[in-house]
Amino acid sequence: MTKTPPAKTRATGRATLAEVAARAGVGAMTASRAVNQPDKVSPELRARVAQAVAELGYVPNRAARALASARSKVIVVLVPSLSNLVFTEVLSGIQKALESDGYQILIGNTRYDDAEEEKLLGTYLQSSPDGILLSGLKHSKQVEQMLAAAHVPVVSMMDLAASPDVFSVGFSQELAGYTMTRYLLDKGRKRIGFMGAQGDERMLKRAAGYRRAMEEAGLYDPALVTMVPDPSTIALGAELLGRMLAAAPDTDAIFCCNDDLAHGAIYQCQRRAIAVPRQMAICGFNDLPASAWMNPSVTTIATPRYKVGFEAASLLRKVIDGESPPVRRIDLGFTLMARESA
Amino acid sequence: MTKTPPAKTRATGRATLAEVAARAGVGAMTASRAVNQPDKVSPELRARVAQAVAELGYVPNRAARALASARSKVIVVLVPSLSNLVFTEVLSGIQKALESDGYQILIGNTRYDDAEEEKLLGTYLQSSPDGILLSGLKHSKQVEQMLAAAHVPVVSMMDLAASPDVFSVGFSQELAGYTMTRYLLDKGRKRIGFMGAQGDERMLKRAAGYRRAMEEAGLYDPALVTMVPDPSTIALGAELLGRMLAAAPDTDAIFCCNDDLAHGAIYQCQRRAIAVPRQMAICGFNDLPASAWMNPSVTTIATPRYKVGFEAASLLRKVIDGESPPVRRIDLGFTLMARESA
DNA sequence: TTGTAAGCGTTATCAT
DNA sequence: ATGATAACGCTTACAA
Repeated sequence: MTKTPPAKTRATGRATLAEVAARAGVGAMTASRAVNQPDKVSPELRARVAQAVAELGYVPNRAARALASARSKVIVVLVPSLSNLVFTEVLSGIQKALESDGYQILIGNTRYDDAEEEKLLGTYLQSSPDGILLSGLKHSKQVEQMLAAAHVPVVSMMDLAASPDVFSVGFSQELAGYTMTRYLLDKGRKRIGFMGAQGDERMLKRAAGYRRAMEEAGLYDPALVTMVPDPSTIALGAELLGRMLAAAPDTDAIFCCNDDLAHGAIYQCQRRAIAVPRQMAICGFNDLPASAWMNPSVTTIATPRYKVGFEAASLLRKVIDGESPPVRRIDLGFTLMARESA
Repeated sequence: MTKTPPAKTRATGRATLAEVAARAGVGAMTASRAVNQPDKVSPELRARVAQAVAELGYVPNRAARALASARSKVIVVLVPSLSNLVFTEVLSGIQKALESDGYQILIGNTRYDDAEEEKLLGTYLQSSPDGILLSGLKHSKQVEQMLAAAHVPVVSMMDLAASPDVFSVGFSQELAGYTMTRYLLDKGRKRIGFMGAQGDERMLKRAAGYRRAMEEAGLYDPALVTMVPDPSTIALGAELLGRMLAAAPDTDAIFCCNDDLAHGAIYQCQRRAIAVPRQMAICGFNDLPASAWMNPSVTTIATPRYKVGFEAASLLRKVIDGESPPVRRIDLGFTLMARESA
């Protein structure tokens, strides 16, 4: 009683290029060219091959192609989250930039975790990617080593590299944090709190921008800063508002490191009958769709994430194709959206 | 002046299994086994191979493995959207179920578009997936054909198949729509509107459930139904509220086919000073995080999407492994979350 | 423009 | 338990 049926050497069962070639009465190479570089084959043979392909339902085998050509046409993309619209929009931009060239995108969700990133990279490196897109600039030693050993072009997204040798596409997270804080200061707020979560690189840089602005104004006070490592959610924003007020009851504004936190903080203010923005100005970061629609609408920083993805992928493609792009660091900027909440 | 440097036959530059074997002083097959089935190799040789692997920084070549073994260890997942938390959570469940077995997940975003789905499937089939996870039950003829020709196990997610032969994991969208409408009826609402967008399969089934409940109550009225093909967003919800009231000013409740629409409708009510739920009850579908936190909080249907992903992937794995699961259709149910908005 | 031969890195198969 | 050999399906390199 055998479990596996004694199929001989049926392999994949799919038609192969050799079979297509045989059916079309041409050599294997001609069939290959007819499929991949139609211009290099005479119209007549091209048609014959096309017909054989159709009749046999031929589907190219990527593994074989990759093995023979040493080009996988695979791009690995590592993002810290998929539940965050920010990164799904980055992905959209990447897809758009790459869709025309037969690239296959391998998406890895690192969950803001270094160990996970290492694991994913290790796995994905087995697919011999032609290029890699990373979120952020800071990575573990392990990851840096793997990247160096892999000899694969890498472009970093969302932030700007300090070194001009590194490929990076994004905007200055620090400057964005500074800008938002200045806005609040210019509105006359004094006791401006910073609410951060997730403890990731970008949040820390926004916090650094906040601190710089506050120190310049002579108003920096550690009691105003609430940072936790938990994933940022609406629920957490609601909770942190409570902690914030407990630590510094005279807080008159809060810069939330992202919109989820800001939404939660605002909902919580509503429940506690704290008027926003009169008693408490609240602003966020990223400009999620809800921010424009909530009541009150939310002041926030709009970030060009679709474009980040698109430009990063475009840049990567150039590097893969052997071009030496003159600009290795692309600043896409950001926009402060002044609305009702602050 | 050649563009490509005249590198001889450098291929990938990566260490190969043969090199590992040579360094360890064993045959290629032993090295292969030491890597993949350590138990089948003597401890001594296993250690020697392990050391060689470490020294050479050996990374297995998936393409070669797939080609030689006729098993790609690739699972294709097609979802209609990535910007919708529903599907990213489905993905999380899938990842969780598959992470331990070296599977690689190829994610395709069909954007609720048949042509896009065909294109993606065609591309991904080139990777010889061992299995496929699809969203929904309804697919174009093209897609059905490709699937049939590919001879690859398929599991459908999010809805329940009519035929017991089809593998499906989810819950009854129709029943969920019916249940929510009954809830509104039981609350005494008479002029209950249905607001739908995206024109996809699941929305239509929820609408069917709505209609069944309304007809049973003798209250069905086409004027109460607003359906548009546009992607559902908060902004659209706000707009559709206006259309709804224009078409049927006496509407006293709205069943929105998803939470985004519901949120938009509620925000718009707030702007128009329409009291929710007193003048207008509004409910959604999916239970996004904001629904529990908004003011008013939103009555909605909580759906087990993480579990759908997990169970679907688990089922698929069983099928791939040649088991014949007794249950081909798994109903994970749903939960009505009664909150403030309706 | 077309075809031939060789090999990409790995594993299945069958010996030993 | 270990290893030699032959594929896997395709493309590169070179000839014709």
